[in-house]
Amino acid sequence: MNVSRPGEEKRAAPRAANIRDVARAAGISHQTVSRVINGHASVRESTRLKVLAAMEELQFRPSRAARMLVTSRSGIIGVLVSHGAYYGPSSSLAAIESAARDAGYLVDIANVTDDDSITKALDRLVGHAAEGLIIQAPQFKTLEAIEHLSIDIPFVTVHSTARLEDHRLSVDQVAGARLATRHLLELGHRRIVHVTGPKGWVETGERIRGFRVEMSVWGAEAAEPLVGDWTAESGYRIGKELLRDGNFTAVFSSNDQMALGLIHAFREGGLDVPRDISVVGFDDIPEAAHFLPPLTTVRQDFAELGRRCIALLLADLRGEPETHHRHVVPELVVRNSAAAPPEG
Amino acid sequence: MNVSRPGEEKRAAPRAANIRDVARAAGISHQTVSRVINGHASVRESTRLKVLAAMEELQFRPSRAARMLVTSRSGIIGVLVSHGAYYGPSSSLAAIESAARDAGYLVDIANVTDDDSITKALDRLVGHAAEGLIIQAPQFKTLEAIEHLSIDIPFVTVHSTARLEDHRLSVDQVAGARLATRHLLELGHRRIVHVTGPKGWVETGERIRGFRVEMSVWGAEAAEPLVGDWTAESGYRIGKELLRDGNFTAVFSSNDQMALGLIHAFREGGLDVPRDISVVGFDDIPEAAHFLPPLTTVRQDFAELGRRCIALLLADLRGEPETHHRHVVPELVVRNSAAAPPEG
DNA sequence: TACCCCAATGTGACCGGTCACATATGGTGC
DNA sequence: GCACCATATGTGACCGGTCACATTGGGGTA
Repeated sequence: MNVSRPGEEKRAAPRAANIRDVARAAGISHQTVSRVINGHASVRESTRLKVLAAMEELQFRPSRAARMLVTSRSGIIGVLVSHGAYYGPSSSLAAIESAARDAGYLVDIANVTDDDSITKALDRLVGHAAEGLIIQAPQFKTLEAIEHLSIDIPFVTVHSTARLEDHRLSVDQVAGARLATRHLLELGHRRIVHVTGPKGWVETGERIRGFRVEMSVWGAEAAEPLVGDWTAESGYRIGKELLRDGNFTAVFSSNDQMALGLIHAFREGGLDVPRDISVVGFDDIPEAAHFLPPLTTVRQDFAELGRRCIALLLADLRGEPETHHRHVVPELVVRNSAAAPPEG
Repeated sequence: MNVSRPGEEKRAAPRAANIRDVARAAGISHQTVSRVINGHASVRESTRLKVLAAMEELQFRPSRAARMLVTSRSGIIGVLVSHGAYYGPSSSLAAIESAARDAGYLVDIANVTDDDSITKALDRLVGHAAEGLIIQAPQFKTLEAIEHLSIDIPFVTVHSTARLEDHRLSVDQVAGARLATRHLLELGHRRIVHVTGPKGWVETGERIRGFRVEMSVWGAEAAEPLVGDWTAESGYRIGKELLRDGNFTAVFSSNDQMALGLIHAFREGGLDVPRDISVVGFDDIPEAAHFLPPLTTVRQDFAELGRRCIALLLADLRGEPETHHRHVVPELVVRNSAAAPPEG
């Protein structure tokens, strides 16, 4: 309880200095102090120095709240993230945070866990008066939620999809998936299994598409993909199933973690990777180079993606014409988990 | 450029409704609206409903800025994170974010990359008027920066260290390291190498201490630890060196990623894990169960740690007595990367 | 010298909430 | 019937910046 006893010294929290205090100390008007803060041109150098000295003296810190109130700009960029603990999203997030901060913005993160919380999370971001939004929750549900919300806030989504054309920015997932698939095809594989992420994810769909397109270009038959949930555990489970009734020589996994689980299962089943089965992953997490065997995979530059998100959003906020590239191109990293298929 | 052409329709941004607008619509005073917003008791139910209806009607959203200004409370909790892309920190972060949000706070994250930016990052958090701070950058430099700053803001650090006693919360790193070491000792190993994280990190020191204590309890000699940088790559490099001139039967690695690199190096050198060399990791990242072999490691509950951080900080902010446990206890997870040492 | 203009600075209102305090209303005890 | 009090509501100041506009002084030009 916060009841102050009668007679107790009223420790009047020594109210932090405001611009009028600074003005008084510098012997000029509060408006000129404001001009100094904002780097306005028409302030005499001598005046500026006086003000700066006064600010230092009084330990002046401008109040974000007051500025926000009058300018009705919050200086906040909201970021909607799902699965923030994963390598990819959190890498992008770090880059976003850093770039936004350099531009003077504060990053407000809303983690989406279960599907129902998307609207709630968006609502909170809007409630915090975010000036712009970055949507990094690549499920279709999220996209729908955005469309329904009919926000009038600028936003950027990290997706590749036909919808929301104006706002998107993406790694070209289709191209990445084709790269991985082509690598296996070039090695001589024809019976290739694709292990995907969960149904609702944008990447899942894009990578399936890339896989199918490349397979058909080579005249190979693309079997129905197997659905995982991005975790190594799900890769392991699927690997076990494949051992039981699979007819294939290679697997293209939609991320590196599942690839790890797959390899685990194959080894346990007495099969060698890449001698008996080839595996290609996606993402190139830092650990991938040290899997056994080191994983051939597709690298996505998550940090670059994050930086471009902010660049695009800031351009929008400032009303600048945007000259930014909207596609980050993934790249095949060849290591030792894929080889020519066994004879016969 | 934002020059509006003369004669252009001045699209007077239809200023969002404020409490006075709501008051007018509901036929009462603005103060009563404020009371409704804050759930004040003495508002007649019928009045409350009228106000609620008016708020709905006008799509009223209270202005954070205005409230902040007058209450001089920002509703912001600052989090200082280093290496936010790693599994541990980002897991904690997600938990922190979620818990803080539930309590109505906004989480402001400052990523620390290079060492010099610590003060700058702290400064920015303070500049954003954060009410409380969570320090999740477990290097000694950070601790020093905090001490020097002599902040008057409540804060919690995720460290185990003798300093800053009042503010800390931690996983008991010493206990965890002892668990790992004891496991190897019980299997019969005596020549155990400890691979640590970089020098400046709090965890590094604590785990070295745990390692040494347990070794000495068993009368085994603890060699000088080898220093990595948390990455699988550094583990791999150290593994190569160990192969050249090591005299040991087991390795206790200060995290799972380095353990992965070590195993990679050992395998490449023709040694089997765990037959020839045993390896124990630390953290239990989700992938650890699918390493080859599945990694025996020490689990830290990062999410729990994050939640407790917020609980502790909020208690402090509210001036409540804190009844929270300050230690999260780690746990040994036995898998297949450690076995009895080879004969001889 | 009169005039204008621009650079440099000052004045007061305003943003949208909350706070302290004032006021109206109805119920209770004597 | 009156003092008293709790409940319900209203009034105006205030937080700390920025905005639009007013004011001052000095240099250049006719």
